[in-house]
Amino acid sequence: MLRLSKLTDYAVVVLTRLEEAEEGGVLTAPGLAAATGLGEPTVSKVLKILSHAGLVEGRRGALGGYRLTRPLAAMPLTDVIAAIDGPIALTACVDNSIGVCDAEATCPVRGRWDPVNDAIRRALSGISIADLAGAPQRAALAAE
Amino acid sequence: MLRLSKLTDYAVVVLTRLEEAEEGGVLTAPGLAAATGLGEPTVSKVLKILSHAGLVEGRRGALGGYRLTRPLAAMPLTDVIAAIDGPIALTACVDNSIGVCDAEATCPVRGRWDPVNDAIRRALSGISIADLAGAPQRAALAAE
DNA sequence: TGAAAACAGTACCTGAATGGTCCTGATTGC
DNA sequence: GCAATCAGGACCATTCAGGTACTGTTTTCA
Repeated sequence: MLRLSKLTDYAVVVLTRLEEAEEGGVLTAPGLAAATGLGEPTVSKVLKILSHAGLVEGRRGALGGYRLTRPLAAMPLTDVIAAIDGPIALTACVDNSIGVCDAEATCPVRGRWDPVNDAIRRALSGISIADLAGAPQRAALAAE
Repeated sequence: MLRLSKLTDYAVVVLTRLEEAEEGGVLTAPGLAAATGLGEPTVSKVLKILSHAGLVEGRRGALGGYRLTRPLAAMPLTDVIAAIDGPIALTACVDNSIGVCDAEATCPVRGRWDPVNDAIRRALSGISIADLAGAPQRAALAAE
């Protein structure tokens, strides 16, 4: 099913909420949890990961919270996926994983998933988070 | 990590072996297992799935075995992925899964993964199994 | 100066899905 | 009639993602 982790989905939701309330202020993790309907610990986890990746900025203290480091339009989807799910690769058979596959010697497609991974990366790099959240009504937007 | 199931990987391997030995004859599941280095039950499972999807043809009986229904060059990767992993969709938030998400009411990206899924499908539909197995030495083939 | 608020980091537990195996039945050829 | 092979389904174990909790650090305010 080519599944993407739920955390990535949550990340997009949270980022969208952050963008909406981005009027110079910050939003707290509990506040974002309430706004999105997600669990507070989960939202906190997502925000921590995004903060680590530099997509959001966390400010500690009593008046702390999170805010975006860039507008969503300048935030490609690949950045979020890479932050949550790690490097974008369809299978474990990528360049840096030698010895994992037990059929390595006889496998005829060793390293051949690279063009697929590249195609996926290229397809995703053209989509920003703003494209996902921007216009729920404008149905046909990513078809060129 | 955008993981694809191992079965799909195995399927590509098995299909490649089938193509190699496709000189009018058929290959048995144990034979393919020996040729690929994979376990016999696993290979058999993959072949059954592929047969169900119409990508290979199984012939019962003493001289039975499997053979390709189409050349690998005419077999898009999406067909294999769809056969093994089901419909190609990145997340559970697709059109036919209403009610699964508990934050449905407040989720700002509901249904917005569609352009992403479409981009993925388009990227994968241009790649055939032959492209994966065809030329392990010709490194730059999918980069235009 | 102390308390409260909020992020930062880590560890742990649970549940589901994948991966792999096995068994039984149906079909075909010798 | 027997052997070989696919077909179909059920079953179990392992792994990993999802979710939670706890503790520490930093900042603000009374």
